[in-house]
Amino acid sequence: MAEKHVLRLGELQLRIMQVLWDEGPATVAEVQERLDGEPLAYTTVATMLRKMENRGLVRHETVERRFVYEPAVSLDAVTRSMTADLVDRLFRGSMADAVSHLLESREVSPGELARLEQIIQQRRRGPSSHGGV
Amino acid sequence: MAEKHVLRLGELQLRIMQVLWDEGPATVAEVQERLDGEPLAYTTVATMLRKMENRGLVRHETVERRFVYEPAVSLDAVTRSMTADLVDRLFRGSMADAVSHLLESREVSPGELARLEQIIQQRRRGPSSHGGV
DNA sequence: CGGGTAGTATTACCAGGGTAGTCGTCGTGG
DNA sequence: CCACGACGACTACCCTGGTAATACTACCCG
Repeated sequence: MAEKHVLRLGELQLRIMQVLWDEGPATVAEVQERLDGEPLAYTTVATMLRKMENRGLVRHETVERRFVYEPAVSLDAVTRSMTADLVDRLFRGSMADAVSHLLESREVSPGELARLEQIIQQRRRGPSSHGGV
Repeated sequence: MAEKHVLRLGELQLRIMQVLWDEGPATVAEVQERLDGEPLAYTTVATMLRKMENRGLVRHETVERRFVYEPAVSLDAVTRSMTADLVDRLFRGSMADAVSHLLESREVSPGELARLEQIIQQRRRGPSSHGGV
């Protein structure tokens, strides 16, 4: 395995993945109705899911004639991949640059700032506490 | 102004923008040779630049029969737009989530951690020091 | 048994990124 | 003066995301 190419999901694809991650396996109809925003045609969702299955993002099994889709990639993997990609592409890999830009360009509540400090403290103390996949 | 749609640049587009941001106005040939990685055909770069001009990402002026391109959008605008987009899409707008994920998923040097703390301290003290657009 | 219905498969189309060949043009060197 | 080379314009493809209509199929109900 070890897909070297970045998991770069489109808008709709990500929204669909989020439905599946949040709410577990779902049929096409369920995904369709759980998508917020402008309702999409049933076939649109079905087509997208099939395309996503080809790319290995989801998989399905048939239950009583219906396809029940579930994620084939984890939220974490996608999140990692997409953020890493952005940091690489935009900040040439510099996490610090990325974070500082983030802090500069958006309002951050004091509560969030405190939380971030806490996270950093943690990192400083136990830098090796993340097990690989 | 006020392009409401996100500035979402493709791979090559971003690399081209980076050349222009880093090294200033350049002709097609210059952009081509300053792009790192697999060399691209001259016409590929030229075509891309023309497409980018249509999208308003760059502009050109003719100097001695050659097109000299320069950025029409700032590094900052693009960076903001792309990061904001990612934070919205992936972390539902939660900066803290984004940053903490970043910290968890990548190695960060102690130096960078220190720098981040510093940035956070700054934010805490002077929270209102960014002029809006 | 036949038809409606629910669900999938097929097909189509558009936009945009990416890649590049070919064509036209213009200025310059021999 | 003319051919060649540099350079932009035009055109053409391919791929993927997104959107959806249409075609097919199998089940269930009357």
